[in-house]
Amino acid sequence: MSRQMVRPGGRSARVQASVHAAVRELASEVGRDALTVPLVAQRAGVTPSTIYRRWGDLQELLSDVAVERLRPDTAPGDHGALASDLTAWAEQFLDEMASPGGRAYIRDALLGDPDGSNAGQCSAYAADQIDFILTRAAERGEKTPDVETVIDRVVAPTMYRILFRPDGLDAAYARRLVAEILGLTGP
Amino acid sequence: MSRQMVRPGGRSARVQASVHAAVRELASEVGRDALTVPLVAQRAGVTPSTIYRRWGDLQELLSDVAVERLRPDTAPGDHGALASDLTAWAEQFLDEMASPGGRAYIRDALLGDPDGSNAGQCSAYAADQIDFILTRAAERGEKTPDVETVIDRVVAPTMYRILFRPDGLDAAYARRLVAEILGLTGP
DNA sequence: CGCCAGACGCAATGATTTTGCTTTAAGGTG
DNA sequence: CACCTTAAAGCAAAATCATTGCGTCTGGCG
Repeated sequence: MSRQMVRPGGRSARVQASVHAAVRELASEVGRDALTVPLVAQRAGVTPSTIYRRWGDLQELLSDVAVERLRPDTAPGDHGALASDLTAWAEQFLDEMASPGGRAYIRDALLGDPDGSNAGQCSAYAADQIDFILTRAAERGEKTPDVETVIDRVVAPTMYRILFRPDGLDAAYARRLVAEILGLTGP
Repeated sequence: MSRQMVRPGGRSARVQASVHAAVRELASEVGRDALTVPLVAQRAGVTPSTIYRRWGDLQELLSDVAVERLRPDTAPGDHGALASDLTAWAEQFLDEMASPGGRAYIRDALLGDPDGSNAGQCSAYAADQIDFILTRAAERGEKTPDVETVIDRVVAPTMYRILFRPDGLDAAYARRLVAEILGLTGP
């Protein structure tokens, strides 16, 4: 489980915010690979032992930060039809996740995550977005696949290729995945 | 790139074998999380600096060992028909990969792998196995999907769920994925 | 056989991680 | 509102780990 359930508003929350901010700042200043716990601690105005005690090690801290950054900040756009909604979402998803930064976040999220809860959280984000799109389509009266199917047929192939075969990924691939799944469910 | 291209038979090869063996032994004795470079070095009869110089850090070493262990050691079995060959392979794949040990290896392989070549290697192993099955089926005269399709529709969903949603995975899931893809390609 | 290049061992150095103890601050209680 | 309890943070010492320069050895090649 993530270390998110700290008392909100207290000193713990300030420390967490400060440490997270320090990670993000330093990652963009000196590069993700140059991060160390003492470095982050110094920037955050905190002692290293605080970080070690709260997060265990650098990987778990990075995993925490990564999950936070992988949380979608906007609801999927409304293009009037399931096909265009899902296509647009899949293209954006691929685009964000396949970028160097996105891939680093995914790896970090998977990495310092002994019990898999951070990874589960990432998956839940995607599932929520898809559910939102599908529910909206259903309210329009469109026939829709279910969330699990979209995850298996769109999200999973995308993530698999990002992680295991980073070459030759483009928006056309995402479009093709969506077209194939809708072709099955459609008319 | 993996450190496999050492001169075979020389001292380098002995060191590599010894270090790999030490990692496997210690992983099962003290647990994967308790591994440290000095510990491995001691068991392997090697100085830590040797490991640091050859592998860089513990993660890259673990990644190396993981890829080696993820290499299939046997060709996919012949059950006389594409459907049964692919189903059996998918069930075994899921079974091996979803086990606690398998998941740890996958994560290690993804982890210490700055350029993605180890992960690519893992994917290539699966692709080879699938290609073998499909080619055999084609020689029997069966109509087959192509390798990329099987990866997208069987391997990717399996791996995605292993990494991101480890719950509720069983052989039936693998069978369903295979049934769905063959239903599409078949009569 | 002797040379060369690469790989290893050794040891010193510097950085990180861990740990015991103390101090602080948040939240609850009388 | 003052007090008490407890979780979390600070501090500092000790242990462990990572890095690096240099000398030695192994194995391959002319």
